[in-house]
Amino acid sequence: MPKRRTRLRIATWNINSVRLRLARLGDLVAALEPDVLCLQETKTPDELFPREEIAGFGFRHMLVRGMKGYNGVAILSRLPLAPVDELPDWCGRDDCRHIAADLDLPGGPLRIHNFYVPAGGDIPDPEANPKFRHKLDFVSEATLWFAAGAADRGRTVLAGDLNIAPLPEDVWSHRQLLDVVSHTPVETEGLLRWQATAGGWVDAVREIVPVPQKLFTWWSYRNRDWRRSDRGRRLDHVWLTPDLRGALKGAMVLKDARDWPQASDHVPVLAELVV
DNA sequence: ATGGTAGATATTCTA
Repeated sequence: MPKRRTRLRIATWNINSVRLRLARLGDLVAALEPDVLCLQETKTPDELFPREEIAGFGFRHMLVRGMKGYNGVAILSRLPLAPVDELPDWCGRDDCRHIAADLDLPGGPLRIHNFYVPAGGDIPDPEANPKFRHKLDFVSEATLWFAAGAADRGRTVLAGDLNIAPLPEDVWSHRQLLDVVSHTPVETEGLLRWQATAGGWVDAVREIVPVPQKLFTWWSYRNRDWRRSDRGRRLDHVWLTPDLRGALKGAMVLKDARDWPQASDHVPVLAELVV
């Protein structure tokens, strides 16, 4: 008897304040019907996380790791979640940039990592800018952790705001962004080294929307007309361990979310698996 | 070359 197969829609979204943008979660559910949603920049201490309202959207299971004012990650789910304990304290900061959970599915357990990589400030020089140093160190530590076997169990999804656009087609102008934080060679090479761990993570969205198509998930608040200027970057990612490559059935970027009332500067990204 | 916007917080930081 073959085991029953499950359709699983996994989304990631940098919500930029879960309390301010709570109503937009309802829009996201209506548009994408995710079973699991990874949030970044919740900017909310755990005791103030709007659990009841989120349960009202159908996510009865949630894991949160937040702090006052900055950062913060959460995994919301329609299916029961088991927390993954003993995650690394990245760069020794305890700053709420990573959370992980296990889903118990008919085909076996599936692990989900949700990351919020430091943005890195404005100056792409680790000597002059401690925030850029922190970003590079964070990516290096994550690379070492996965290279040491953290995802060797397989059936693992890594989602989040990685704050790096790795490919030339992931930014509006490769040439003009080569010295802009998020697309400098030291960052893109670092992210691709991270992606090469765990047997080679599958970039789910690029499987479905391959290069040379341009694809962005973030547009700055500082552009007068974001859609017309279209100066975007692909900072938000969903990666799969290679054993899930055949399970990938679809993926998309919800670009229209950038026009929602009081929009986040990031839009949701979805991957659909049959596992 | 510059400054543009947004959110949380508190008179500035982070993105």
